[in-house]
Amino acid sequence: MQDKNGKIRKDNTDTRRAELIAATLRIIARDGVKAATVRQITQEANVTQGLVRYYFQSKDELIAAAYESYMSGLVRAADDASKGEGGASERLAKFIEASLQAPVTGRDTVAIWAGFFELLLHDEAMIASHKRGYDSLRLHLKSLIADVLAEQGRSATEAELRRLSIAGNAILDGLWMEGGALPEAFHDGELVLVGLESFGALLKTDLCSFQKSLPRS
Amino acid sequence: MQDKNGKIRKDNTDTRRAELIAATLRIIARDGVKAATVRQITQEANVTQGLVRYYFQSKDELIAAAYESYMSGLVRAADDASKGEGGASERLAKFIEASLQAPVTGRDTVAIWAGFFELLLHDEAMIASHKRGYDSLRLHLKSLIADVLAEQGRSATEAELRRLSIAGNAILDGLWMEGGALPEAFHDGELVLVGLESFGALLKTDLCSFQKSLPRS
DNA sequence: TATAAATTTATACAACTGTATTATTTTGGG
DNA sequence: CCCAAAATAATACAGTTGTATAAATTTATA
Repeated sequence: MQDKNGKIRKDNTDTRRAELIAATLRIIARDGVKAATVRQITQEANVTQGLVRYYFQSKDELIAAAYESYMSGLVRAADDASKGEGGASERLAKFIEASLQAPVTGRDTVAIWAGFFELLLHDEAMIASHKRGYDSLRLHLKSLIADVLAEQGRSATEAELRRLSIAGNAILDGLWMEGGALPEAFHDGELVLVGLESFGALLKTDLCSFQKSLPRS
Repeated sequence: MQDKNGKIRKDNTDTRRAELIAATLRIIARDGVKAATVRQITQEANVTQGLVRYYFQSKDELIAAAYESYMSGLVRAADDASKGEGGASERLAKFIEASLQAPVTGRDTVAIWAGFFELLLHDEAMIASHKRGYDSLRLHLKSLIADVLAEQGRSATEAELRRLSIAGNAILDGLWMEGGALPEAFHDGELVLVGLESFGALLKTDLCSFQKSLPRS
């Protein structure tokens, strides 16, 4: 793509845009938002810096597009993880596993998230986008939890469900973040095990039996 | 302090240093790390910009000092919260409450944390400092949990204690972060209630009875 | 009060930022 | 093959950054 012969140049519009976004995310993951300058991004994407103005009205627009791309990837990953055909408990377990394993949990993903989180706290426009993504993930988790309770013939008020989904989301967020910030502080599979145990305690059911590869306890 | 008569100027060394650090934290909380420039910081502290070079070898050193100050404040707050004379369960409940209420949970505290988190992910020196603070908080929580179990005559292996403390810490981190990022998404006391319920489920005991002001469920 | 040290302030500068402008190359239909 | 339009690239510029340096002020001691 980066060659100077320039043979493959047809219908590059979407490709180039996506490349710029991907390069932005790569730099934020590797070196942080501070390093995500127009020059660094275009260099990473093997294009010249004028290009960013051709595809985006401003750098802020590129950053916003990168955030949207990142966030929708997370939401999609969450959907995929729990779309299997198993029972409710198994689907929840899969969702938890996927949330606490690579590539969702991983230094890069967490580093990108950290960069955007710092940005959105001080940006009204981004905070709305964040709220949408957060609500989407929490409501997804909420319906998974509701399914598990229904599967076991148990009932819960809407308020209880809400609190369970908030707590569950907090567990995933917290473990995910710690795993990303201090990857070497946890051994393989430990975060998944803690996540399954904690959700099990929260919902008073067993989820650990669904774990694929049990680590040595 | 900022008057031009300059009467009170004795032994200002520590004061000025602390003022610069406080100004740094205020700006990071309000406008993010990007806004924390030497000029903004010194203006916020009502001094000229040369001063920062007198007290700190570089801006990075000021940032690092601000992080240390912030982190030690968090650790101290955690210690204070659970140093009462009640039983183990009550002390744990107090710790949870304190962790999920102002001033620990609050936009400013979370915003400062977010700024530093983004920085430390890409800074070897800061990540060591972070690990120390994180370990300190988690070990504190671990001993609180151990006390609760001991109080009830229950036993737990070291590995179980470790996982419980990781999970508990994740719950606090997750709730704390969500409360800071989306303060209006939760009503008063909701985060504390979720925290107490979740820890109760995790430890298979009741902690909600210790909550001071019960919100309407 | 006189004076040297400590503290505070002002100015200068090179490097880097986002963006605007201009030039070059590539593409597709006649 | 030609040529307007689309796509890509190169250069210029004003503003901001961290920091270095020099000047001014305050403090403590004799």
